Amino acid sequence: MLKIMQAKLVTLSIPTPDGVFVAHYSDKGLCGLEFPSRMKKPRIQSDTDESPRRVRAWHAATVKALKRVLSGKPPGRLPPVDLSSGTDFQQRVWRALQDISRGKTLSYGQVATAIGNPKALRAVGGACGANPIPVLVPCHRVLAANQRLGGFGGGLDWKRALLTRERVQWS
DNA sequence: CCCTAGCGGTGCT
DNA sequence: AGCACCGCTAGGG
Repeated sequence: MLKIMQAKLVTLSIPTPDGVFVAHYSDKGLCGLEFPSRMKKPRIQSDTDESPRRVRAWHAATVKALKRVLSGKPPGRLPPVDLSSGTDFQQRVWRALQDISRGKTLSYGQVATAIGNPKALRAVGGACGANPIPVLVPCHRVLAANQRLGGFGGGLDWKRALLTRERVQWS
């Protein structure tokens, strides 16, 4: 019998000019990123000794990549990304999102077509909303048809800000 | 602008 | 199994 064991997560904070993001790491890599929140802070193992050297290396890459994207630049090198929390469908969507480069956008329908399931365009919206690693897995680059903004789980202000910094226009 | 029908994945009962 | 969500879209007032 295969037991599902929740691998221990390491949680580290990322101070930026936009606020303090929070990153989660599994044993496979970066598995979550949270937007800054004014609510109570999660428990952070901020101390360097606490986290394995490997995680610290991943985190350094995350911090760098995040700051670059927040300033409208390409992310550069990413840490390993662990998307295994998602269903097969979600993972296919999230992987497709990773191929949208800075300054480019796709519609929900185009993402659906890209993963070979063109009629699942509505479900693509759901998968984007469930993206565990916003910003670095760039779900903000998915717009509604006819270049309209569409939605954003992290709040539309964030979507507008990220797109603006990438010089993307919408209608 | 509004409405409506059709659509697929997900999570709840 | 059923059912109600949805970050959707195309078509028609």
